[in-house]
Amino acid sequence: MKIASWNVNSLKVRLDQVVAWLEHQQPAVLGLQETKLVDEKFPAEAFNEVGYQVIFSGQPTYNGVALIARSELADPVMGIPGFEDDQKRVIAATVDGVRVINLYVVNGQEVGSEKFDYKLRWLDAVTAWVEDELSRHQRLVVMGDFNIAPDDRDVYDPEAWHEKILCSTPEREALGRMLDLGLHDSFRLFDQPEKTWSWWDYRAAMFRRGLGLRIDLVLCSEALKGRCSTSYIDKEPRRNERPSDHAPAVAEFTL
DNA sequence: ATGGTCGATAGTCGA
Repeated sequence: MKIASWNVNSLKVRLDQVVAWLEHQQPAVLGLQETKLVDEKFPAEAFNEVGYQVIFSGQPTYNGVALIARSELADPVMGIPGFEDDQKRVIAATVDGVRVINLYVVNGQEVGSEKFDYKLRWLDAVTAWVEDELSRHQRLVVMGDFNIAPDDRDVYDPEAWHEKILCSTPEREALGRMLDLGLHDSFRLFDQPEKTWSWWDYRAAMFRRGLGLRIDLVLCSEALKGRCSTSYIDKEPRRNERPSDHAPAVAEFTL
């Protein structure tokens, strides 16, 4: 079972790329972030035509998440239950017995800002809900654009990014509290090439220069850990014309 | 050099 996460930075612009990637990679589930589409404009038909079902939760201009799957998307949840939030950042469903939670984590802009405080509150709320979901689902994946580089191996220049947004201790500790529920960063279950990134800033030709961060993650529960056969970043779509600034994070499980 | 570039949207904001 191949499961992938991709921040597409506008599904309107990236639709053809996403459909082409689906047809080529044939994942069981793909979670999208930053669709930037209201639900009325979600291109469900384009996915149905290539054999995928969809659920989505969008808003004008910002944020927006979706789950795309070959099989039924059962028991869907949009948003964090009990956490009042206008921003559409969370969507979950059960696919072939695996609970899949897709997150677009708050960016936070700058350490110490109001948006940073919101990021930490949001992470605490989502972690409490993931704990609840774990009590009901042994086989669980939490994936998405986490907007957190787990450690310095995931940063092209750790000194320049020291205690900066995406890398600060409070953010990493918040991610750590989620991992402490019994989740594993699937990427680190395997030997990996050094300097593997999932996001390269559009500015300053960062992709061409090989400078990025790994902030897109697929976490898996204890019951899935031993069934995870591979985990990687598919850098290819970042080479496309008019690419997203993120590449898909992919994990495969033997079920 | 606190910039650089995208996307949504129509002067900026968010990333």
